[in-house]
Amino acid sequence: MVDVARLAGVSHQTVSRVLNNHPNVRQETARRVRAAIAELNYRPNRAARALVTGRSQLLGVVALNTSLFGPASLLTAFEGAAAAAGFAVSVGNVANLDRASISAVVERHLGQRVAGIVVIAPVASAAAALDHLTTDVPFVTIDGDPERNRAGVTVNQALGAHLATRYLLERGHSTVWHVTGPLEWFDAALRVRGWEQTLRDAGAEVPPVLPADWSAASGYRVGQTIARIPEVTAVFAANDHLALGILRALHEHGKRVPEDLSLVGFDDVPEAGYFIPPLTTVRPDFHAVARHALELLLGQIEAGVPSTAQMMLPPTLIERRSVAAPPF
Amino acid sequence: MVDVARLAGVSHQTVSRVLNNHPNVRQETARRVRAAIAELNYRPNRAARALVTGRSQLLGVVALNTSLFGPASLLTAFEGAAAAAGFAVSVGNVANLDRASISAVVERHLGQRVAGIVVIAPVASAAAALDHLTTDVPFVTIDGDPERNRAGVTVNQALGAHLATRYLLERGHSTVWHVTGPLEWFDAALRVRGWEQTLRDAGAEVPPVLPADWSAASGYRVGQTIARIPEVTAVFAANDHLALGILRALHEHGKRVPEDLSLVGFDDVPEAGYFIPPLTTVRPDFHAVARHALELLLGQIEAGVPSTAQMMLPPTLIERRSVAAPPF
DNA sequence: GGTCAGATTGTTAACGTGAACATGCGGGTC
DNA sequence: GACCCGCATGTTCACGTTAACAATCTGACC
Repeated sequence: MVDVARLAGVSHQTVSRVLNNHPNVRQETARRVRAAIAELNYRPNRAARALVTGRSQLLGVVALNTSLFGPASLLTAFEGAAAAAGFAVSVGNVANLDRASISAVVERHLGQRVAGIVVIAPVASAAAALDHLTTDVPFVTIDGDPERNRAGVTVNQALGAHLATRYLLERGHSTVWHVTGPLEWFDAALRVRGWEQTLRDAGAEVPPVLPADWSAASGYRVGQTIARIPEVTAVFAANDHLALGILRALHEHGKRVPEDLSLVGFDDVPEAGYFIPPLTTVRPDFHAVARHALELLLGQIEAGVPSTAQMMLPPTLIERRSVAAPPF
Repeated sequence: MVDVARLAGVSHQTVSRVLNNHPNVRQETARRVRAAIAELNYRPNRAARALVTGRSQLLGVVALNTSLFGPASLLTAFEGAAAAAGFAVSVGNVANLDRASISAVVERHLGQRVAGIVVIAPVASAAAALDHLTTDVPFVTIDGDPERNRAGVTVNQALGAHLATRYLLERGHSTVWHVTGPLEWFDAALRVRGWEQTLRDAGAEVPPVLPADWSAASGYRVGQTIARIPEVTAVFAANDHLALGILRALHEHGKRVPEDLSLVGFDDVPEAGYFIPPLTTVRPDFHAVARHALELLLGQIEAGVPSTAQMMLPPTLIERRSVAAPPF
């Protein structure tokens, strides 16, 4: 910076002012400074800036499994939004659900002096880890605990489940079975709740839930059970990969979708339209979630006070060909 | 740090020494310092450390589309390895292939004073953008241009394509058709090369390539063409999502896999085993790639000199049920 | 006991930046 | 003409850490 100042014939402080768009710099001076910056290929040192201002242009993300479709999409969308706002994003992936590993990642971010933290770890243990965090760094959760009074953006999971379930009931199915994700995930638990509530409101019988994890493999296992229960005519799977596994199990058992059995998924992965048959599913707006999460976070950073603003985004039902009226 | 020093009754420098595991600190002193650190909940300021040492504990990643399966897996694996080595990872996602946006992301990382950069952007324009980079920051490419003499780790794409093609030929198919990814991706181009070479070596006819992007949607489109060409008995798709789209198109046209037509994919996405039928595919070892990329990068950082070490990792063929002998 | 090597600790300076305050200059007001 | 105000710029300092060097202490050896 001093070199730039010398070349432009000004003091380093004037260079700093130009860089930060201070109002009181003569246009001609600013031009000279900019020319010097370009000539020397100078780049301000963020570390020094962070040191003196006490705030970095770095945002930390804590995510549970960034190779899953949902977290990966959220992460990508968030990074894009943050970059547009001039922030870099540091990721911290967690393999396990336990509080210790989540705390460790948060600590790492804190050490980097991030300006704010987003937690994409929709499980109770993550929420608990955050409770025990004594820090003044702003943070926001994505798909966090809706019961906790904390700033966050969530997809309205219950609404999504409601949409799927109602859609199936309206097609004439007497009830809808549900294959769940891991229930320690809020996503999974809330989908169960929305599904169950919709059935009750409609006066339909509530069949036992069929537990699984998020994988196609577990969907396949559960699908083999489903294929053996004659009364099942409609299934709502907690995500699209589960639905894929179910689809194959049914196929192997000679059950046709949608003729013998209707199926709805959740997430709308890019491939869902190319399953056999194309999958009717519920689409959350990951981009909107990420964008709002960033806004909430930047709001807290600028205001300097924690907020408890909550935002809940409605997903939409995507109709394809995996649903029909029940067989006789 | 000064507070910690006061509480422990030492100078701030001794605290620094304890933090950096300097050898010459009395055990008793170190214990007192650590106690003080714990009591005050002190966390060293990375920005200050980066400022004085000139090197951060931050690694930058430039990736092309982190919501695609390959890049997302690579990113996650890399982050895990980096975290284990005490490095944080800052992601920079690029939407477009043009040099300007890639340079912009690299510049962002440089501004953050990253200690090194990994580029997961397996396209020519990314490689070109890096050529024009005048910087002394170490960097490593993943799946970069194999012709450029630059430090990097790649999957042996040609070998993977060879494995898939040979496997099909050995089953008795007279030739193998190939659905490609976007050819500006090295991955795609190299798979084409490996496929073509294998056919030539076997004296088989080389059919025209069927171009697509990486998506199931484009696989579906190409699949509709394939279904109309009677002579096709074996297809090698450049990735699993393409294969999924092809599978559905064939299904709609009443072509059975593998009875009428055999299909092999690439990537081994977690769902590939649950396609209808389960997909035979080629699996790259993303974890190994990421681990080696990190090693290469840390090697350069420690040595202080750029390296041009190249590493190429062999993928493996995963046999499932989408391949059979050709029909009569 | 004196000397020296090595271990342990302390002191000072520097990293590059922005904040706070100081300076100088031009122009308007009384 | 004296005064004041606002703009443009410069000077000095502090941020929290590590490096370099200085100081002190310990113990072994002659």
